[in-house]
Amino acid sequence: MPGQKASEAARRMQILKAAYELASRKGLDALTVRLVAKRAKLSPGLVLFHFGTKDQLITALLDYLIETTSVLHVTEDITGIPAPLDRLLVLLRREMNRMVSEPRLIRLFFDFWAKGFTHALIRTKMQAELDRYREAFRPIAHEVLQAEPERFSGVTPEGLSAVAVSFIKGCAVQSMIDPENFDIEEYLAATNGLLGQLNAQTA
Amino acid sequence: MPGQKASEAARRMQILKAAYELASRKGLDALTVRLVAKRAKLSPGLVLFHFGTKDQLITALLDYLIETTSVLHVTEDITGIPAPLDRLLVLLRREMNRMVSEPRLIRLFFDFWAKGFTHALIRTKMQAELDRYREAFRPIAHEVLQAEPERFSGVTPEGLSAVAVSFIKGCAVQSMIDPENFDIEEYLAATNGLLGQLNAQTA
DNA sequence: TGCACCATTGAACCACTGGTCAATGTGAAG
DNA sequence: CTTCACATTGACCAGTGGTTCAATGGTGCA
Repeated sequence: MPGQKASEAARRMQILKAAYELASRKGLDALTVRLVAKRAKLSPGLVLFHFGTKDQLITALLDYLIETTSVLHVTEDITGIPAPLDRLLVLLRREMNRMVSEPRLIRLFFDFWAKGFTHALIRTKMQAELDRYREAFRPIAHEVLQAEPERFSGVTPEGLSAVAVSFIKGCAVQSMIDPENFDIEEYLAATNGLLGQLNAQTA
Repeated sequence: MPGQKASEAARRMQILKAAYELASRKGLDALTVRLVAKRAKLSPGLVLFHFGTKDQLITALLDYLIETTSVLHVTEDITGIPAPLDRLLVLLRREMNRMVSEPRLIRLFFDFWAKGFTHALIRTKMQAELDRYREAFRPIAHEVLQAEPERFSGVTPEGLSAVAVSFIKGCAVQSMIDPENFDIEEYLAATNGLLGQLNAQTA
């Protein structure tokens, strides 16, 4: 029975949510127009009516993910920490916790990365997202370098933030592949060692 | 014209190579029995005759990748380096170079990781591979900890090697997504800073 | 109230995929 | 040379997925 009209935006969101549920659980490959429609309790035709094509649906899903996911939140409790190196470490810890606490989200990003290899538009969007993420680290990296210039001679803020991002992405990979053996505390202990002795920090 | 017989092993290898060519370029999703057959200049039926099912072909491809790819080669020129921390850094550099020089291979591993999320057997194999890789780092990590016990207090060899692996995987992600902006030298400079001042090393 | 627009439906279309299998020719053994 | 096991072929089948579209009936406006 055709009916049950809804606003454009609401319908799109309803479909996107269904797509997210599916993709984050079963992977991007398992995403079919029919399954999305079923999950959203709509007809398959309607999904394409609103998104045009499956490919555009996937692109829209990525956009949705990127805006939804708070990219990197540097809150006051972090900016309040006196020592720059401490700040960086606390931030690292928080981001690692986020990775582990939202495995499905990370998993989906993973799929998008892989798809980006062959899909130009997705690749562009992922690169932009990565740039933003790295950029968010730069101020803190800059402060770290200023605090200990002799230690990090020749290191640029860009380089240091890139390494931080790299480390976090690596943790994401590790935690996804081997969740049981992934121990954040051990990671942070080792990181502490790498970054030098620091005061004990909580949360 | 049915003919052109070949030995079991040779045929399997011929098919696997074709599968690798395809998968590493176009992704695992793009791998179809027909395409593999076409690339290997064989009939589709023969592919399944030798591998039973597409899934087994993919599994065999992963096995092939894992044995082929020299997991982690700690050569003499590395064991000859006196300072343990230097050794670790040189090893990191080599592995990062490997990541960047074989993007297609890394890309394929990436696909397998993603697939492992839903495919139990693949996940198991990937975990085992990851364990081996991490294990290869452990001796050096152990030496590093022995050399500077006070600096890495509370850090286990397992933890340190896990972090090293994590870092490399992170670099792999970064280099895959954004190859142009990926600068190994800058990375290593920052890593140097993180690990403390070290003598300049080459290669 | 009636009308016209359009969101909505679901069946149908078509391309393609994994898998099966009877037919076929090749190479080696006797 | 004959024979026979079997690697090899390609047509075929059933299933699936993206996409199209004629039909339908709410919904808001006149």
